[in-house]
Order: sequence, then C-alpha cells, then structure tokens
Amino acid sequence: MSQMIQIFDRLREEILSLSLAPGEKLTERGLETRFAMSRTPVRAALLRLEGEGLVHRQGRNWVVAPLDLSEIIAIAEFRLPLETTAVRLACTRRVEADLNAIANMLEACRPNAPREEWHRLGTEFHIAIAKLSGNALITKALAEAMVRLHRVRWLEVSDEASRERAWNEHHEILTLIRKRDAAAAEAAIAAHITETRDRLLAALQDDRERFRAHGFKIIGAD
Amino acid sequence: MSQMIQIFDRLREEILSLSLAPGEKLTERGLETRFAMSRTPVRAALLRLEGEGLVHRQGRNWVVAPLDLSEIIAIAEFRLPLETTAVRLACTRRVEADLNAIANMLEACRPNAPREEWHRLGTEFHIAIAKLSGNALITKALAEAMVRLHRVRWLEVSDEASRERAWNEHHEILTLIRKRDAAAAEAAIAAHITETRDRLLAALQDDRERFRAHGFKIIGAD
DNA sequence: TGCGCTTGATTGGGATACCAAATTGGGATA
DNA sequence: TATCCCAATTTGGTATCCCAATCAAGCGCA
Repeated sequence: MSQMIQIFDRLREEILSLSLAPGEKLTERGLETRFAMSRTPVRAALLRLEGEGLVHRQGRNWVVAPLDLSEIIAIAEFRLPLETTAVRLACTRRVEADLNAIANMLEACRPNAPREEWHRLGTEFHIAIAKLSGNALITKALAEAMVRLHRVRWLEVSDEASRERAWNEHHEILTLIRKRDAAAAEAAIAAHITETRDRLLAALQDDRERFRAHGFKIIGAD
Repeated sequence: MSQMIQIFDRLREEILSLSLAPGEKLTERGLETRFAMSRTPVRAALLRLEGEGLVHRQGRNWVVAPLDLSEIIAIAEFRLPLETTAVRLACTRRVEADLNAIANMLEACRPNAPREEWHRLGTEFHIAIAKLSGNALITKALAEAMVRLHRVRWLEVSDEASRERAWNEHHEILTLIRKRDAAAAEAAIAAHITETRDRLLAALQDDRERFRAHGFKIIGAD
C-alpha cells in the first residue's frame, strides 16, 4: 500500500479516536519524522484529510479539526431529511442479501460489545441503510455527516443504557424496512435521529468540561 | 495567491466550462509544463479537485471526471429533501438583508443575460437559498451537488424558453420565502427541482450524441 | 505475416534541497 | 523588571531529482 494511504489511515484513525486532540497543531515536518516518511506523502494525506473536514488550516498551519458542539443540532437537521428519504427509497429498492448483511452487522455488535467496535458499527449501520437507497450522493453525504459526528459520539456510547436503546432502535428500523413499511420506517429513523441528538446534548452537559480538561479545542459550546 | 490555488482555480474553471473534455487524461507533467509551475502545486491542486469529484483516478492516472448522465436523476433525488428542508428553515430564519441580496442577484441575471452569467448565477441562487437555512452542512452538500450538476446544465441553458421558465420559478420561490409561506415554498422548490430534472432529461435526448462527438466521455447514458 | 519479447520512454510516488515568511527566544535597553 | 528588537530557527511552498511500474514501439524469431 502506498505510503500516503498509510499516513492517511493512521492519522484518520488517531483523529477519530481522539488520540489526537481536537485543535492540536500538526506540522508537516513533525509528521515526516513521526512516520519516518518524506513530506510528499504527508502533504498528500493532509490534503485528503482536509477534504474530509478532519484537519483544518489555521493560517498556514494544519490543526486537527476542533470539536464543534453546535454541529450536533445542525447534523441532526441534516440527517433527518436525508435518512428518511433513504429509508423510503430502501423500502422500494432494497435487496434481501443487503438486508441480511446489515442484520449480521447488528447481531455481531450487541450493546455489550467492546466500546470501539460498538462505536464504529453504529456509524456503519446508518451508512449501510443509506446505501440501500441506491443513491450514491445520499450515501456519501451521510457518510461525511457521520464522520463529523463520530468524535462527539464518544459521549453517547459511554452509557450502556443509551447503547441498548440505540441498538433496539436500529433493530426496529431494519425490521420495518424488511416489511417495506415505508411510512413507519421513516418515522422510526426520524425518531432515532432526534433521540440520538437529545442523548448527545444531555451527555454534553456532563462531559464538556472533562473534554476541555484533556486540552481539546471545543467550539460552539456557548 | 499561492500557485496551487491558481492551478486549482484554472483547472476547475476549465473543467466546469467543458474546456477540458470529460474523460480527458491529465498528466502531472503535462500540467507542470502547461502552467509553467512545478509538480508540487500541480499535485496539490489535483488532490483537491479529486475531493470535489471533478477529477478521478483511473489506475494511477488522472482523468477529468466523465459526465455521468444517470446522475441527473440521483441528484434530483438528493436535492429534493435537502432543498425543501432548506426553504422550510429559511422561512423561519431568513434575514431581510439576505433576501434582498438574492433578489438583486435575480434582477442582475434575467433570462436574456449572457449564457455563462446565467449559468453561474443559476447555481448561485440555489446555494444562496440553502444558506438562508443557516445550516452549513445543508449548504455545503447542496453546493457539491450543484457542482456535479454544473456541466450537464449546459444542456438546459441552451434553450431560452427553458431559462425563462426557470427564472420565473426562482422568482416565485423567493417571493414565497419572503411571505414566510413554508408549505407553498417547499412545494414550489420541489416542483422546480423535478421540472429541471425533466428538462435536462428531455434535452439529453438531442444532445447526448453531440456531446459524444466532442470526444466527451459519457457514462450512465444507457 | 504474425506473435512475442525486449527495450526505451513516460508515468506517478517519493525524497530532498532551497526559499521566503513567520515564529520564537534571548539579550540589550530603558 | 518590563519591553522591545533582532537573529536563529521552524514553518509551509516550491523545484528537482530519483525510482519502480507501466506502456508502447520496434525488433526478431517462428
């Protein structure tokens, strides 16, 4: 695999897992020595990460994208029409094999699964549902939104009761799509998105300061 | 301005205006000599254009993104929920100054305006409406979709009667937002998106072969 | 004549050298 | 002691150079 992809994947992983603190400054030369590779693949990886919104420019410098808590509401507002449309389309276009793959994904990741696994598959579930729509733009836009939501979702998954509720909601949505009940499936995913938003906002009250104590750059917290 | 931005802007302009044929192969070394700059900024510009979906990789090579006519339907499917949501939010959040700016934009670009101007402002209108929603994710996703639609829209604007219909629809949408009539505004923009899609699909029958004759790489045309 | 191999040119990926701007740190001065 | 200024360092931006993989053309052999 190309060195650029290696650097890209490792940085992406470290950013999403919060190993790299939001707002942390990245220097091309620092990464060059850290990964023992030259600046050429480092720069290419940073440019791709910038396209995904995971790193920003701050003047001439690179920084890990800060946590923008005000985005929680905006992302829910964005997901709502997209995902309801996706499940509606899924009810007409879905293929049995795809549904089974998603069901297996859910089975493999019960609420008591390891936290990282749960976290990753929670994102994957929504993207897989979007894929059922057969619309690549919907899938891609949702995937981007889920990436932006990924880091703040560490709040949600810290609570096992929340995870159980989310798992049940996921299961319900899948069942309704299987029944081709578009109206109910739309309502279920809309409720799930809204409730996820509210869970995050509630958890936020407790954890914002704890995040700040880690040195994370947080904006939009008012 | 940095050389990378210069190359990025020029390539982007040439791709969107169809000066560079869809599917055309781009070599880093060719661009290097063409712009009389080194490969470093050329490569950075290509990476950014790849993020916007305007150039693709074909094996190790770079190619101008081919025209994907099957995207016309997918883009309409994507815009419909996004833009109806945007106008609904706009009806509650819009600011008078922003509305006036959009009205001026419309006035400055009547259907008999120069074709390039009309084409560009047609895109800008929808993005400006999306901005009224106050949701940055909606705005960005829609801007990306409009970029992907930009090149096939050369079909629509070739017909002055079509431009007049589109202009009237734009005007109507703005008026309804001004009245804060969310339901009617949603219906109007939904109809506009659907009709634009159908106009493009109809024009396509005539122009597909003409495009192909230009050497454009076209996919999804069935 | 047709098939296949060799070889040379071209490609993108990577490494490195150089530059100008920006930053920083310390020392001189008030 | 606080402040200002200048030099050394560090930064991203750019230009080249090298390399391995790929592609093509041309040559030779059957």
